[in-house]
Amino acid sequence: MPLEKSRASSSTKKRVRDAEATKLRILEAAKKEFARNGLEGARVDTIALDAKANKRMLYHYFKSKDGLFRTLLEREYLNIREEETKLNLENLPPRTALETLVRFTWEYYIANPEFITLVNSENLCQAVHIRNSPTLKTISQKFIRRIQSLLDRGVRENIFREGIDAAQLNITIASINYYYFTNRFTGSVIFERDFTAPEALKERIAFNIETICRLVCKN
Amino acid sequence: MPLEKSRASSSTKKRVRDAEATKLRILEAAKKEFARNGLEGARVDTIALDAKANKRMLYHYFKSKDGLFRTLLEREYLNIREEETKLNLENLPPRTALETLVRFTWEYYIANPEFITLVNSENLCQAVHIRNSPTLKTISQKFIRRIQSLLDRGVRENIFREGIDAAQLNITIASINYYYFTNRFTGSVIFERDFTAPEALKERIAFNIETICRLVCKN
DNA sequence: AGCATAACGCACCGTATAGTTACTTACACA
DNA sequence: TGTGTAAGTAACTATACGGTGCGTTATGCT
Repeated sequence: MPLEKSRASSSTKKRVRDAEATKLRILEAAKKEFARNGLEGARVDTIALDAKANKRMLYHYFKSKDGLFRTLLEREYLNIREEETKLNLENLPPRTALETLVRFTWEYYIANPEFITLVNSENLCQAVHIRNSPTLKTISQKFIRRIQSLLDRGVRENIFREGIDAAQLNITIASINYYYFTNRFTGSVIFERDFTAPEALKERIAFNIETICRLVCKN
Repeated sequence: MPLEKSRASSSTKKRVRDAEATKLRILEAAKKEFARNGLEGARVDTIALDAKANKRMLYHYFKSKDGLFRTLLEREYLNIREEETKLNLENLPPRTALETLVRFTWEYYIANPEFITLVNSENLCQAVHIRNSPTLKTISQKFIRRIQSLLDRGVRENIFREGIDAAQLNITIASINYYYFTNRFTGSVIFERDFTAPEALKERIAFNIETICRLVCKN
């Protein structure tokens, strides 16, 4: 036996053909690697290895490193919006809905730390990958409309201030949560505190909810 | 004349030796290149070429690509803090001082777009370059103390709410300004508007000032 | 003028990297 | 059961990259 033929000889390893599973493993590995090292810093060999897939498969399914990144990023955007719709904001009292949205954003970033880094990478290259994605545009429009109708409802019930723009509010909610995580390393140096300590996290989310409520609510 | 000896033969080109000038040219070129392509994406050859310096000089003055990045980043942090002290916040009425600080942050990011991208790169690599910088720690402490004393003064004059943490406030001011710029490319896709249009800029800075004033001021 | 030193430049190196070529193997369906 | 097609693999390539060895030249000082 001069050359081991991977599957053939050895033991229990029943490698089955499963295109979808392989694609998924590659995407998961890509998420880790792109998030850790950025678009330029990520290595396709590392992704293939970590996915227990061959590099050729990566190119077969995703055409190129950028193609892989594009697919991944679109998936991630779909995922966050899908999770957000599950909140059922339209069935909550306006103020509760607003707080729920802020807290969701915060917790999503904690549970999906890769998301932030992927978005940063996409902005470094001026959004070339998603710029012409109709899917992304569609889900984004729906998202903004949901927030706008929440704002309208709050105004009707005399709880929210008038004239607040849904886009501006969204940008602000994202920013105060996003920035804290993406800049936690330089932040920890500048502010001499551990940004990820449980106490620090509790304090920050409370501060953020207060910021948004003071911005949006009457009184 | 078989081989042109750079200076010797040709015309007006009086290349003088000036270490400081060369260092500065390299740093300026590095700022552009690192900001455009990130730490991994930046090419030392490009930097040397753009600086009209030899790559050998780059390594002579800064030891390595990372050494160059470290020096550059520390300079940039020093610069923003230096500019900020010129605002003389301590001589302004509290509310004016607060607004001035928010507007300064905004305008600094507009005038120095590279700063944001450099900081993003530093966070991608978990702040390895500045983690142990005593200079940065010193200027940061002074900075936070300035903001804390502004908050204290505002409370004494019964204009600001009590109990606001200077660090949290700083993070929030930075975030609502920083995020808008760093995410302007994906933002333009998602919100279907040009983030850098003059009208959009005006609207955003007004929104940000309102956000901070509502957070900090009484009423 | 003579000289030590710092500024500068060319040409090169080893390696890591995205992407490819040419092949083998499993599986759905006739 | 035979076969076309898609899934999977290993070995390879061209090149671009960070970094360096070594020699040259300007400048300030005596």
